[in-house]
Amino acid sequence: MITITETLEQIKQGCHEILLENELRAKLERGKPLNIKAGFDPTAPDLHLGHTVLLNKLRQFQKLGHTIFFLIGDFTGMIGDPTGKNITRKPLSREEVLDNASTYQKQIYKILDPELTKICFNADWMNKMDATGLIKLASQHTVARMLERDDFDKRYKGGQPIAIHEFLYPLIQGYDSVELRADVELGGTDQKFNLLVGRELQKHFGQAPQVVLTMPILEGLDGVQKMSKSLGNYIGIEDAPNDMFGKLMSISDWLMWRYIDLLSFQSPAQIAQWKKSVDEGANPRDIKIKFAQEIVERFHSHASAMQAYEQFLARFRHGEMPEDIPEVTLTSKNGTIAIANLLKEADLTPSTSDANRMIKQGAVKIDGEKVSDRTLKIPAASTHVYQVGKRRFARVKVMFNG
RNA sequence: GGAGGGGUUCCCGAGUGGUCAAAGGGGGCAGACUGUAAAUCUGCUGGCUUAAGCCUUCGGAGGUUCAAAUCCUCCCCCCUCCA
Repeated sequence: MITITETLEQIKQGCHEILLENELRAKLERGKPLNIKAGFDPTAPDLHLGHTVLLNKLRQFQKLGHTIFFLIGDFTGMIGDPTGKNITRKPLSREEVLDNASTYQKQIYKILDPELTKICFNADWMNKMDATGLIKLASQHTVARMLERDDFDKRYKGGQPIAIHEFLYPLIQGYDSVELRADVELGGTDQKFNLLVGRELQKHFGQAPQVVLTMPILEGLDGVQKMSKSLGNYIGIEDAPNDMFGKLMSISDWLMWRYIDLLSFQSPAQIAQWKKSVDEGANPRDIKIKFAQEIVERFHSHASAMQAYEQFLARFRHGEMPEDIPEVTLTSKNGTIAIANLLKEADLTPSTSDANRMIKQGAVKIDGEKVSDRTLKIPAASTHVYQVGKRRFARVKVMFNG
């Protein structure tokens, strides 16, 4: 039997902040399962590694015997959380929200235990709240307090628009905690304000305030902005093994440590050992490979992690072609097709202008032979492997068809 | 309700009649190099066209002009201050 102190240490591992730690201790000392809440915005149904930082912490709570309330903010999704945005978001339609939410559910069980997870939707209670209820809720908070929130403050001072309804988002999120009688709410560090509103509202409703636990935000592949689908800098947990491996290998040597700290299940001692070995001259690439394999294995299998590694070696160290080249069949009316048009038709470049640029830069190869003539015409009844850059391939068959 | 400022290419942001497909930066892509799709350096970055040229783009719709992102009219949206 582990002690409360040990449990607390486990929980603290990897957290950014716990408010308030002694309240959490007191709750744990009651010895009963706690209601752990985490809210998810249904606008991004493809879960990525950034989400898993939080999900892993939820999993840890499950292992400690607590109940997870996985709240899908389908009602708040129609508002669009302004956090981290400097512009007003477009509201989602009811259909989009529900559609996204169901996609979400399918993915979380890769990490969470379905038995110990309660999925809920805040539309369940928010749709029942009438205008009077909403006004009462709104009266619990002041404009000045709202403007304390960092992004509201920035937008307000920076002359950016803030729509009134955006103020409702933190209020409703906070009210969700009241409905769920949450003991603890988890969120990214950017959620701190919203999580604290939950505490205030719970007090107003005569409940003990929830403990706020914030997790660090994982940067995306660029290493600067947070990982998000809309920025395209993400690694989805449903990405194919090769993609996942390749994307992990593409992060910078510096960013790699951040990813390892937040995502790896290796012991802190092991990670420290890795850092030491790199400081002593080891190639960070080799650590990156180990880490990439760990992650691919977690979401796929040991076999596919090994395979992804081998393919990566073959392709980028030895310059070989990938195994699974997409096949494309094109037709030509006059018996030939210009190279630029072929590349565009085969989806290797977005436009013929771009295709011409690629040729000029020496990025285009046919069966491994560099193409330098932009006026080249490909005859019908031929099949070749076309390549643009190091990563885009297609086996294109040109058919004659008058 | 009144006064002023502003909406530019993927993003930020210059540009006040032609030299503007539109500076600069970011991002992205490519090439070289390498230790990897790291780092670094260089180039490219609206579309169509077998590169002469053509077409579309500067909130929207009209107009002036040989010529408009730049001038005029109306409209939409945002911000600030006053009430």
